Amino acid sequence: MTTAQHTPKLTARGAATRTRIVAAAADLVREHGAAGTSLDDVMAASRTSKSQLYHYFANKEDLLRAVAWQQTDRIVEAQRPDLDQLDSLAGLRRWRDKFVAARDGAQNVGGCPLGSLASELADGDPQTRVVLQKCFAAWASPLLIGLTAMRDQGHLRPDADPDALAEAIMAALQGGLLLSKTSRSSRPLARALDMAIDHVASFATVREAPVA
Amino acid sequence: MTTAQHTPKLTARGAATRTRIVAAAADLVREHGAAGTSLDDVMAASRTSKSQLYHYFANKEDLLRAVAWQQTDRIVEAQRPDLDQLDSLAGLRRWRDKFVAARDGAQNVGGCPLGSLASELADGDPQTRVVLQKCFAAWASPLLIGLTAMRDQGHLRPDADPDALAEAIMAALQGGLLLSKTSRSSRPLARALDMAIDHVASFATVREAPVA
DNA sequence: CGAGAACTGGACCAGCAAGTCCAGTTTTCT
DNA sequence: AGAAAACTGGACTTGCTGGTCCAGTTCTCG
Repeated sequence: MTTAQHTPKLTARGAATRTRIVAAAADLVREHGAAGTSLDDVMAASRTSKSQLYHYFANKEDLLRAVAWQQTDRIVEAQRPDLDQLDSLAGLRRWRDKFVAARDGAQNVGGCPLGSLASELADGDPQTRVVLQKCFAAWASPLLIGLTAMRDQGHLRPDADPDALAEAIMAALQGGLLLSKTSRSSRPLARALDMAIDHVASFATVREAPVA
Repeated sequence: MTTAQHTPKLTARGAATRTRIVAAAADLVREHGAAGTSLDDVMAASRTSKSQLYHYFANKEDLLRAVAWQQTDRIVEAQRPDLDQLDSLAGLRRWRDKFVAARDGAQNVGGCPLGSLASELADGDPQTRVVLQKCFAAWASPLLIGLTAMRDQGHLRPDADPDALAEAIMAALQGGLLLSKTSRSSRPLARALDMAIDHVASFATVREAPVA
């Protein structure tokens, strides 16, 4: 996807430095949250100085917007190729399984890097809120594409609304991740995603038994 | 519910002060988040001093735990009596409608006071995590009761798992609130809750048309 | 009534936060 | 080459943070 946005005039070295900053900040923010990450931390982790931070970003909020894009890129990247094969119930279930397994692999510590960021920043700067919104949309895009394909190929009834389905799945995903992080168990996430996929299945033209 | 926990020896005045502190802190945290609320802010809003804060609470984290209980109490209280009549699909839909309307009434600003707190604190102090977990359980309890009643009365098939259903609904709720807060629209919340209720309906013994 | 506990006020501290500033180096481009 | 622009280092400022401390007041209860 390469979700870059503003690039005044970057030399190779400058680009590398900027990348280094964003990568380090993304790691720290994922682990400690936006408020819990200081610019000094970012400096140390990226081996840069204050002036470099302020050379590439207007302020902390600006850096956090870049981090949001970065987290989105990472998420989408990590879920390929499954994310590109969400055009069948089997594909959805495969994706679900991988997702749940990945959370278990991380001991269900830390929720969604993007969801946490949204929870923390969506009520602040409007500019940031819009970025977060676009990040969610970017993530949901493959879902939307898959569902639309399913409907167009006649696997879903014509009255199925891919947009509504994708949004509901994302909600189940985010809520499931939040509860999973709180209870340190993948169960809420698994149940939420099962519900969401069953919901899609309820629009299928070919009946089949639910997962449960 | 009255979810109090530790009370060493409180006089009437002391209890009043403590209550004042928690109420003020809850307001501030709902609006600015836990990290965005300083003890000085709490002091000013509750007309107390540092020594009072530290007289009633061991530290900030301790105060935040009290705030979590308080938010839970407020949420549950605000949703009565609908929360006590979740023993039918009609009851669930009534609750859904009120909830969505309330979010619209608040211009969809600010997510779930409990959800935001969980997102921010669940990865920190384990003691706090457990409190958050219990808060979610307390909130979900009426849901669980209603669903269990529905099954016991034969309105849901015997293989319906009230616990799983309640958890999935809570996930949809939290995820819907997060996306709604990010997009400043109640649509994601509405879609998520519709999905969740349709999911419950899919276990109903008496068939009926879905909402959509 | 009187002693001890509950309660209160606010000065104070050490550390850390974001953001500013300037002097110096490296790269680019003509 | 040489000027402009991109880039870097880090000291410094200002304000706020959670937390400590102590001196004083009010309440409870035998």
